[in-house]
Amino acid sequence: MSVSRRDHLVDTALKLFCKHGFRATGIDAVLAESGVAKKTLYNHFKSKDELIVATLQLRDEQFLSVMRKAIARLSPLQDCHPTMTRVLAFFDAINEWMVSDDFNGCTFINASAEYPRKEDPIHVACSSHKKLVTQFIEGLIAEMKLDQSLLVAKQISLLADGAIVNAHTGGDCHSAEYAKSAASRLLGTYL
Amino acid sequence: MSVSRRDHLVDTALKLFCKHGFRATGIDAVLAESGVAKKTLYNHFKSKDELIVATLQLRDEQFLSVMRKAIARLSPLQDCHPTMTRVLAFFDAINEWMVSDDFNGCTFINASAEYPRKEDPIHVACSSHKKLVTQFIEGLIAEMKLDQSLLVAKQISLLADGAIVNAHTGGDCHSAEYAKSAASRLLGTYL
DNA sequence: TAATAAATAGACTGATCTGTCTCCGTCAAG
DNA sequence: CTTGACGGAGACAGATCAGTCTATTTATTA
Repeated sequence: MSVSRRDHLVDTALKLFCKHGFRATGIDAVLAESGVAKKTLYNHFKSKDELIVATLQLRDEQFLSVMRKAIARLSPLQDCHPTMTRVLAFFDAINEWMVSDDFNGCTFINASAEYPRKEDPIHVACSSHKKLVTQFIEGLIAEMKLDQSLLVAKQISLLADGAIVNAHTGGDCHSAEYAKSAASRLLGTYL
Repeated sequence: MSVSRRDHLVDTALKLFCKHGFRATGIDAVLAESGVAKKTLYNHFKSKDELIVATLQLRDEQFLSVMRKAIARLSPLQDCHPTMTRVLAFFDAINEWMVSDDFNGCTFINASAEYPRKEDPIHVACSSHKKLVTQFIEGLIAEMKLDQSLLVAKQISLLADGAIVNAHTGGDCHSAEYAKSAASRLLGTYL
């Protein structure tokens, strides 16, 4: 029971942090929404910052899990060079995410905007996530057997981050399509 | 005198907002740093939110002005197809910015992360800025006389935003170089 | 059943936030 | 010199924040 309570807390916190922002969401709002007592929260976490880091870990797992499943589903639908299907499906997966109701940009980009100090554990967690995503993308293009796979993965992740940010800040829900097209052209130059 | 005091206020506010974030920066910090009285602030602005919008307008002007000058300076140094020099110089300009001490990511991406409601005047100001930048980029590639110049400009701006975000969140100060390389390859496919 | 652990509600502290208000000095016009 | 408008300094109000603590209840385990 204790574990599930903690999970419920982190789950609720993640939802509210994503919707309203981290500093704009008070501890009390998380407690009211989750129906958990304040002492329970501080029994599991030393501070709000620790709760934030926990929500980022959850989001990290969620994101990679959702992306993996979506890519497996969307990859066969791609009409392109067979080694590119997974990475292009990745952009379709991002597109599905950004047209959904609960899209509020990248949680990690948002968090590092609110906690800009590089040494801040929250910022560090965001940085780690981005590295993991780049590795994830490197896995997606592995079938292409490129010489500079890490560089290309970084370039793809720039397009992905740009699309996510543009959809959130600029409100353009088609940005994933532009990014997919750009990724396809970019990857073509490496073949 | 009144006008210059307002400017000083906006200037100081922008500096602090960029460094620490918008919600993390209190009015009092802006007043202390600028040496202006609280009543003067609320004489010029109805609320903190109005001050934020004013700082975003200033940042918008600053950004485009700095970029224009840097592109004029860096454009002749490019080693590429002559119609691409300006847009590639744009990435060098971003690179100069992101390796500077006072780099804290894109002010507008950060602001829209802290004020996620689309109807919020602050968020609207961020969205407008992004549209202007895309138009600016469209101007940079105008010499290339492409059919789909707006689409290409959007794709370039995805790379630029991705690079800025990646440098801030991920701490990779070389991301503008990756973006420049990607932009060069991407544009090549349109020629 | 008894004992131990954990969760709950919520009062409370002290800090901090935005925004208002009051007092005081300055300066210009008559 | 007097008067009145105005801006500056900062005290103050009211709200909210993170985090602590107590007393009570619930649940688990021995």
